[in-house]
Parts: sequence; C-alpha cells; structure tokens
Amino acid sequence: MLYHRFLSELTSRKPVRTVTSAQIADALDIDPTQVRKDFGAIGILGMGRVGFDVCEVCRAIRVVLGFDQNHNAILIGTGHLGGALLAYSGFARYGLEIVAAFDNDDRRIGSRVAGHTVKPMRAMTPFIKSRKIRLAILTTPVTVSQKLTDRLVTVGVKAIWNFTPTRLTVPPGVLVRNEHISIGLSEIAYHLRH
Amino acid sequence: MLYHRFLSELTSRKPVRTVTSAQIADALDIDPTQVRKDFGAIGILGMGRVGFDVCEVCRAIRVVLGFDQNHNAILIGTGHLGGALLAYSGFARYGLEIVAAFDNDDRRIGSRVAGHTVKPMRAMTPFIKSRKIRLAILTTPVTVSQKLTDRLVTVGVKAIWNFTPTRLTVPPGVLVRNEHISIGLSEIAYHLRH
DNA sequence: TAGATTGTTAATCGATTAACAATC
DNA sequence: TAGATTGTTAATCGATTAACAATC
Repeated sequence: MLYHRFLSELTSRKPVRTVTSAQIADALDIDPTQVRKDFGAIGILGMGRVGFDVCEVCRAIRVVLGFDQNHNAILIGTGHLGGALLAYSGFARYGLEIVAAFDNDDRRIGSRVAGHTVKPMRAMTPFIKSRKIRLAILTTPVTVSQKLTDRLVTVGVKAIWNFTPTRLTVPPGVLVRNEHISIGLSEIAYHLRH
Repeated sequence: MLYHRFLSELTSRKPVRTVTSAQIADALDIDPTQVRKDFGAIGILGMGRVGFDVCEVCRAIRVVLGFDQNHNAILIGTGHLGGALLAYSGFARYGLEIVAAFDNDDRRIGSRVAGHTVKPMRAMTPFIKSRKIRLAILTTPVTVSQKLTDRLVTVGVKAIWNFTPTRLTVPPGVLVRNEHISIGLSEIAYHLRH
C-alpha cells in the first residue's frame, strides 16, 4: 500500500523506469531486504544491477490490493460526512464507484448531493438485490448502524465500510472496516502531550 | 485504545465495577496475558480473584492517550470534508476543540459552517501565534497542502492531522498523522476479491 | 570483466503465548 | 480455607535484519 503510493508519487515527478530496493527503503525508512521480501511474496522479481521495473511493480500491487477490479457500492446516510464521501473524486482510482445514496430524512430524499439523487431507505433492499451490491458505506447516526448492518447482511452485502463510531457485529464471512477518527486522534494527543 | 472503547461500551450497557482480563481478551479476541501486560505497562494493578476496576482502567488509559488534556486546533479548508469535521460533535470527548476554521475561497470566507465563522487565510498566522495553536487539521486541496504545512510549522504548529492524500514532509519533532482513505479501501477491495 | 543489486539462507530481535507461584 | 485471577518468568513464534553467493 505504502509502496504503491510512493511509486506513483515517484513516477508523477519524473518518468523513471526502475527503482532499487535501497531507494524505496530509504524513502520509506525501512530495510531494503524487507522490500525485496515483500516484492518476492507477490511474485515480482527484480533485475540484478538495475532493480525493479516501476510499472510492473505498480501493476502487481494493484492486482494484489484488488484495485484492478471495479466494485459498486451504496452509501447510506447523506449527512456531512456522507456528502463529503459522495463528492470525493478519488475513489475511481481504486476501482470503487458509489452507485446510489440512501437516507431516511424526508428533507433529503429526492435532493441531489454531488450528482446523486438521494433515494429513500425503502428502496435500498430491492436496489441491493437487483444490482448485486456487495459493499455498503455507513455514514448514519450510531443509533441505527447495527440494525442497518443486520439488514444489509441478510440481503447479501459482504463488506461494510463503517464511518460511525460503533463496533458492529456481523456473521463470519462479512468484513467490517472501521474508520474511527479517535484512533488517529489518540496518536496526536499522545504526541502533543510529549 | 481498543480497550477504552470496549470498556466504555461495557459500562454504558450496564454498570459493572470490575472486569477480568479473560473477559476483555474474549471480547477483543486476544490473549488474556496480553491484557495484563498492557495494563501493567501503564501502571494499573488488578486485584486477585476479582480482576480490574473498570473506572480506574478507563481513567488511566485516557491519561496515557492524552485525552485528559484539552487541545485547541484550527481547521484549514472548509470544503465537504472540512465541514463534516466541524460539524462532528464527538471530538470534545477526546479533549479536542476546533477553535477556528480558515479558507482561501472568497465565497466561503465570512460564512458560517457548523457554528464557526470561516476566517480568511491571512488571519491564520496571527491567530496561531496569539492562541499558541499546536495542532492543525488539513482538509485542503492537495496542491496547497505541502506549502501550507511549511507555513504552519514555522509558526509553531507541532502536529498536523492530514486528511489530504499527500505525504507531507516535516522537520523532526513535528507529527503528521495521515488519514488516507485508500488504506481502508484496500482492505475492503482485498476482501471482496476473496 | 567489474560492480552493483538481487534472492535467499542464517541470525537476531521483539512480541506473543504458555506456565505457575503469589494473592485476595 | 478453596478457588479464581493476578503478575511474572520462561518458551515459543514470527517478523525484521544481516550476510553473502548468484546474477545481470
């Protein structure tokens, strides 16, 4: 992941063909052996004396991370954070497309947010089924997130990107990725405390 | 961090006095010895036969994480994401208060966002100096984030909470915490790919 | 060829887990 | 007292680092 970011930054600055493990290790402050091990693990072989082909590495990492496949997602909860995510244009780069946004609030339903017409909650289940949606982004109030999760799971959603500060319980086979702000905050608070 | 969240959830459900390391370990799916080690490391001693005092543990964790101290922060960039963060009411719980919001856009300057009047960028440096701000939250376009960071650092900011998808370079002693969406996204994409 | 960089095996380091006497 | 849970020491495991022959 960090490799991918570093390599895209590298190529965006000036077009380079190859990098050595030492260069990467220096920039990312890790051990060069580590880099070679990691690359080897995903089946990339370097070339003696010149290093690794940047394009080849990038491509392989994208495949491993799953960014080469396109995923359709729905977003639930069009408040501040939901709106910010809908407006974010960087998802396409990683193969993610938000294809619909849902909300419970009558004042929001039917309005347009960042190019999406907000749909009512009752339209959610049929939508998931017909479009075979497997990923849902949760930006709702905490009070409804667990109930909603249960509903999503029963209609076939396989991954939930949880932006609400709740720990969700799901059956095995379903992934919950928590994006909880307080983890980052704790690191900062710790640093500021000296 | 995870401990803290688990314990607050536990007490919010029903008021319990003590927990055993085994209970915590079960819930968080780790080894009970690990729990005792961690607690020991921050100076918390359990009681034989009954376990640990919940309140005492929570308090100690908050101190370690720095949540007991209050920090004033400024936010720069009042777009979608900036607005969402300004509207988020959960920061107070962790001792963080956003005391001012800045933007470059004339249409936004002077407008009110979630109770804050957006200030122009030229007011930023004097504000930081007079209020001795040590933390800045960055929700600007990527094009200006590094330049802005340099300015912030020279006027005394010690920590930057970076929500822009750029790797920032800072002098030693300054912390950058990156909140990059693509890390979470890669985990999800990986799972959906099976 | 000479030299730089790789892939891989061996050694080190740290963190996680197991075991158990001490304690309330 | 008896039993459960702790703190801590020892053992295991994995991951990181070092070393070096093979390679372009």
